[in-house]
Amino acid sequence: MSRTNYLDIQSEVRKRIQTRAWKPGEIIPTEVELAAEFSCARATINRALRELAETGLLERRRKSGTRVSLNPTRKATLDIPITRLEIEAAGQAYRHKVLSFEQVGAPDHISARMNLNSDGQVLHLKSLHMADDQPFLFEDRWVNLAATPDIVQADFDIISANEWLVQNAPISSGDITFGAETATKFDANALGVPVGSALFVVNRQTWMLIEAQKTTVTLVRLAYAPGYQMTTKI
Amino acid sequence: MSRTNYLDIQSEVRKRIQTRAWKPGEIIPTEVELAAEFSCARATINRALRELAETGLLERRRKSGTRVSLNPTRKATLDIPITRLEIEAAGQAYRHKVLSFEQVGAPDHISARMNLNSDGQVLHLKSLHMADDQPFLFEDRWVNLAATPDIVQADFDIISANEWLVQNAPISSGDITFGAETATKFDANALGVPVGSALFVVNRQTWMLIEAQKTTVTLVRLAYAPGYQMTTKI
DNA sequence: AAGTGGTCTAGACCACGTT
DNA sequence: ACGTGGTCTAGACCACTTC
Repeated sequence: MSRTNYLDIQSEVRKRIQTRAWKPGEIIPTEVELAAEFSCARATINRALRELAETGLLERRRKSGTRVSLNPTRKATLDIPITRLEIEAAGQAYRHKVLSFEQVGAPDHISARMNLNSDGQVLHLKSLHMADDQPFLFEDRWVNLAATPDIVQADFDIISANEWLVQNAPISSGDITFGAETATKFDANALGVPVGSALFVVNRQTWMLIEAQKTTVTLVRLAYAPGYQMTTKI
Repeated sequence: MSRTNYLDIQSEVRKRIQTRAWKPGEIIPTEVELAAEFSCARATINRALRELAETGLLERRRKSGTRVSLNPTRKATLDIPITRLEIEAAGQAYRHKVLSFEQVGAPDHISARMNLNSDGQVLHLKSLHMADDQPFLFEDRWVNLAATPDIVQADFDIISANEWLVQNAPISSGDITFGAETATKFDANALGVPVGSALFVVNRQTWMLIEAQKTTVTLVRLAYAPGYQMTTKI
């Protein structure tokens, strides 16, 4: 291996595991030993192995060394695109329609989940995203006005709430949950499908740090039209 | 910042983006400039920025530099654990039951998807995974015997097919698809739920490189009992 | 106490894309 | 042609874990 680099080393490591030269559960040589074998710097080995460990294939501990995972928990990376871009990437025309829009005091079950003060004001927004004028996604969103007061000036007929938030409140962290639900009357009506259809549903909650406080920015439920699938590679 | 490291730098970069000191779409300083500002090596800046780019927050191009993503496609990392470990991690007792098991010539729709020869032999295996004796997951799997001939010796009453494959055919790459489907008669019967229930369904196809050929190892459909959710953080 | 990975440094050359 | 990120090197010190 004359022109070594960390990708070549990763391939070689994968190959050794696949051919069972290195078996699940076994310790593999140390970084120093591998650097000698591949005639490269330890930093190069480190990067190769560190990334493989991030995908779950290897497990590394100081002092004990690096071993092949016995039960590799595969790490799959999902892209969570902006709906408009997802639709446009499929060559379809994007349109969205605001179904309802109101500023209210947060109802209890929402204010509890968003961890708001009792008088917390929120925007409650329901909208429908369409691809080639077919319903694609029904969105039910709550936005914490204390976190992003500027959002009242946004024109949601032009830019979707998600897109506004992505551009104006970046770097939030959050939870995402994926599941299947049967379409409620509201879902069915918005998406134009029978009540009881199986819908792919994503629930997302995002936070920002405001004065070192983890503050909920938005809570959203996304119900996709039947047939929607998310795809990834491992 | 006396004790700089790449995590501190990442925090600082996130902070500058969040406070809009660096705005979406803008070019940020070069690695050399940031290394001077933080009094650290360029390699440290490189690692900090490279990882932020991997999460979708920054976009980097040679010559043009690094800019804050305008429409950050969020990258979420999903853990795909072995079902047994997932159930045991929830404090429940894992059990699984083989519902059917046969070695057959692959039917056309399967051999096409698996890209098999016309006489390709496959294992067709249906099994039910249970948590505390409640149906948890109904698995319908096809295994390419040409890729993993040893699997015929596995005792699936003891080890699940997935677990056997993970330990004996590691490093496969694959596609994963997530969606919602209504329960078929088979699903409903296996999981003990009404026909038409909304099920979270995962389809997975995995390959191995065999003599430089991308060979399908297994094709599996996983139908989870109603209520199942996948969760991740971003 | 000692071994292993985790990170950093200062410098170098290269690959890619823009100009 | 040239500026930027991508990667590598050789060496160093440190943090964590096991012995």
